[in-house]
Amino acid sequence: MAFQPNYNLVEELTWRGLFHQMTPGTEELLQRECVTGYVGFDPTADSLHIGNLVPIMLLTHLQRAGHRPVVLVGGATGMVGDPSGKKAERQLLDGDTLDHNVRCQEAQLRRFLDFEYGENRALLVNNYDWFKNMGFLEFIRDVGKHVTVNYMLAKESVKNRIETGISFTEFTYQLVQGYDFYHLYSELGCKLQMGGSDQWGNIVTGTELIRRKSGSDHEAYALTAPLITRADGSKFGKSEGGNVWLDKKRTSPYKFYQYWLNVSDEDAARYIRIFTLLGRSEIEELIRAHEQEPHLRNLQKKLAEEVTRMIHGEEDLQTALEASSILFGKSTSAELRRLSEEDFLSVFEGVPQRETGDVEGLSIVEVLHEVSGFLSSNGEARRALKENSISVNKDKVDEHFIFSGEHLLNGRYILLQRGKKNYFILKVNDK
RNA sequence: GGGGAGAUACCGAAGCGGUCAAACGGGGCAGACUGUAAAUCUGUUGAGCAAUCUUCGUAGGUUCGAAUCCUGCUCUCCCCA
Repeated sequence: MAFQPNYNLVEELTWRGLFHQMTPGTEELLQRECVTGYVGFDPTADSLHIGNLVPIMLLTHLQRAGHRPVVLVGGATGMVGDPSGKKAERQLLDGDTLDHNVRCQEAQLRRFLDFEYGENRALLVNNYDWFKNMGFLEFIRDVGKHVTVNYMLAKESVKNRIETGISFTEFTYQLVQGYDFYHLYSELGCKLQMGGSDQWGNIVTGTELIRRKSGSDHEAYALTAPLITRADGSKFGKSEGGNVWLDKKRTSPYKFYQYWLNVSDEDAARYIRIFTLLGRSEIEELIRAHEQEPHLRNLQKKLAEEVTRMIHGEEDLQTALEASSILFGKSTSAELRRLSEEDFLSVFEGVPQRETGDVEGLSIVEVLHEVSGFLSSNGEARRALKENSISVNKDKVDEHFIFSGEHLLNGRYILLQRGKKNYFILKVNDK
């Protein structure tokens, strides 16, 4: 029985804004047979961040279309360092860190695809497994011989570094990644590698290597997604606090939700196609509704909701929603006081906290700086008070405010706030 | 090797013996407006309640007094060879 994809992957990726370029024949291949395709992840940190969501979505769509996704974690490539997009040589990570990062990323990646059922269930591999026993001589004979230095030098990632310098290690990177593709091609029949557009050069080295090592009737394909941008030109995936991570220990579900909720109208319309699996007509309807009533920000809400649910699950989403409504709704001191200790803590999870002794009789200035460390000097505390930007338990306060027992929530917490978005919790211990 | 210019707060950039905690712009933070947006407007942006203290590459010196003058050192840039 002939293979029939569930849908045309290239068309799907194109309308979603996930398609940048591909090698000739890729679309035909995907329409013709069940294709095994892979994406590699670099273990530079012990958590993925939302920038990695793009290649993850590529794999998700690949699987949904009926093809077989392979997730590759770069235990070996991580030891080398990809020069793509880097202005300078990278710091090598030590083995233990790398190992830890690989494990953590594996756990995260396993959640996005179906590894259990069906002909096209996903597979997770680590390139360290096939590189750990390969010797240097073997590598330069079996791999290096097939690629000319001239070819390697022509890559953007290398060219950009010729002036400033590039180590032999990073120069070799493309061969290591290229060999991955060859290995997966021979072992698993993997014919497609996908990735961000910055990976094009590395991927094509792989397709070349396959052609040269296996013969011209052996074809391998490449498909890349565009670089995700933000309408205002700043870098996607960064917030004030740095990267937006998938690990909730690094970026709380609340902050994660907030990141998406705060994207601009223009970005929301693009991101909802890229980062959610909502259907085309539903998305078009949402965008149309949003254009009618942009102030409701239903597009951002839907986007934030969908992505947060996908990454953190329903329960954490609900907490994030609740936290958002308390923090940004017209909530008052009275409402705060109605929260149980448990709810209070979950709403404010991720908000900086400090424990302290009794605060009875202390002035607001002392508490803002010396006691809590929330603001960096007494002068700054006074200034903020003068700006009318400080609230205690959601009530604006002035410079003469003095704490007493009645300001404790649940008998032990004080919620400090500067402006709209900066919170701090003081946990008062019994004396 | 020769000649010149420079190093100022988060960044850029004025200041060139006292009135300089240091103009101005950007950025940050806050307030108003708003859609937890953008744009705009306003305030603020070393510490201290204050007296005052610490800050202008670095180490010394001159002076009643230095970011401002002198000397050594470090670094950066430009021109000539």
